[in-house]
Amino acid sequence: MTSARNPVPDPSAIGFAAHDHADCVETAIAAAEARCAAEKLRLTPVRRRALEILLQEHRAMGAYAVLEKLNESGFGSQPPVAYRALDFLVAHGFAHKVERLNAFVACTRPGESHAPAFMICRICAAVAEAGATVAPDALGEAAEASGFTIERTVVEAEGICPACSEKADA
Amino acid sequence: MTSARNPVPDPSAIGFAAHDHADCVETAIAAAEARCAAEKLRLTPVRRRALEILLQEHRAMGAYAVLEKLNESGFGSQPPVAYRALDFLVAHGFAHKVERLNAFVACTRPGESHAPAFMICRICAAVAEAGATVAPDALGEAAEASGFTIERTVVEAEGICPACSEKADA
DNA sequence: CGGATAGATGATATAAGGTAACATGACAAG
DNA sequence: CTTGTCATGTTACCTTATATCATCTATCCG
Ligand SMILES: [Zn+2]
Ligand SMILES: [Zn+2]
Ligand SMILES: [Zn+2]
Ligand SMILES: [Zn+2]
Repeated sequence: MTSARNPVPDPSAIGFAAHDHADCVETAIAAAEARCAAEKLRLTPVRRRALEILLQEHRAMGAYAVLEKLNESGFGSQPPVAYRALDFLVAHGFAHKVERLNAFVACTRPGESHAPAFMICRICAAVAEAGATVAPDALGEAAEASGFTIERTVVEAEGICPACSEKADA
Repeated sequence: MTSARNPVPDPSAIGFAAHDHADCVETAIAAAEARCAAEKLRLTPVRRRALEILLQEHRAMGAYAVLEKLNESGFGSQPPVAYRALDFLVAHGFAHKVERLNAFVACTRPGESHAPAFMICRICAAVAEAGATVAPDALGEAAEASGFTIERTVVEAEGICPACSEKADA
C-alpha cells in the first residue's frame, strides 16, 4: 500500500478529537469480553488480539496490516487468519469494514446496535464513526416501494477532516 | 431516461422491474454523446464501448469483466484500459462504482447531478440505483459539528431483491 | 473415560482487484 | 511542422480476498 493511497492519520485523532486512548482500548476490550460471555460468543486469542490491534491503532487498517501485527503476536501469517478474525469482529459488531478503503476499524459504539456511518478524510485517511445512527429515510421508502428488503446499510462520507482542513488554510 | 418527478420513484427506474432494455441502452448512449458534446468531453471509442457494455449487461460488473468485453471488441487487454475508461465514466457521472462489490454500474439517472444510492441483492447481486438523492441529514449534522467537510457520500443498502424474495417464499 | 461433533486454526494455493511507469499515437494550437 | 496535451497500449507489480484441505480443541453425551 503506497502512502498516497493509505496515508497514516494522526492516531490521536479518532472522531477527529483527542481522547484517553489507553482507557478507550481497555474499556472496549472489557466490554467485548463481557458481551461475548453473555452471548456465548468465543472471543478466542486471535480474535481478541485482532480487536486489540484495531483499538490500539485507532484507525482503519487493511486486513494485511492486521495480519502482520497478529503474526508479530505469534499467530499465523496467512491471510485467512486475519480475515477470519476480522469477519468475526464485524459479524458481531465489534468492528466495521470501511468499504471505501477496503479496511477495518474498531467500533466506537460497541454494544449499541447500530448501522454505522463513517466520515473518511481523503487526505490523511482518518476515519470517524458518526455518533448517531444515520439511516437515510428516503432510501427505506424507495426500498419498500420496489419490494427490496434492506438488511444492512453502508453510509460513508468522503471529505476533509478538521485537521487537514486547518493545514490547508495555513 | 427520467427527469424531475414526484417523490415516489418510478419502479422501472429502480432496476428490479422489467423495462425496454434495447431502448434504455440507446437512450443512455445518446444522452451521453449529447452531454459530452455539450461539455467538450471526449467520449472516445473505448469509453463509449465501456459505457455500452455496462448498459447492455445492466448489472454491476467488475473492472476485469468489463476489460474482457472491451478486449473482445478489439481494445487492449490490460487492466489500465478498463480502469481508465471506467474512471472517466465515473468521474463524469455516466457510471458509478459500487464500493460494496468493487464493481461498476451504468448510471440510471444520467444528467441529473446526484449522490447515488444503491440497493444490492446479496443473493443474486442485482443492483438498483435509488430514484431520489438520498442524503442522510443526520450525517451532515454530525459532520458539521465535528468540522468535517463532506465532498461525496456513499450509500449502499444490502438485502434481498423482490425476485429473490419470491423465490425464497416458494 | 472415550468417541462423536462442531467450531476454530493453520497452511497452501490461487483468484480478483488495482496502480505505477513508460512508450506510442492522435490531434489541435501556434 | 513543431509543440503540448491528452488518450491508449503494455509491462510489471502490488494489494485484497477466498477456496480448500488438514489439524486441532473444546464440548457433549453415553
Ligand atoms: Zn460502530
Ligand atoms: Zn485528514
Ligand atoms: Zn446515478
Ligand atoms: Zn436478488
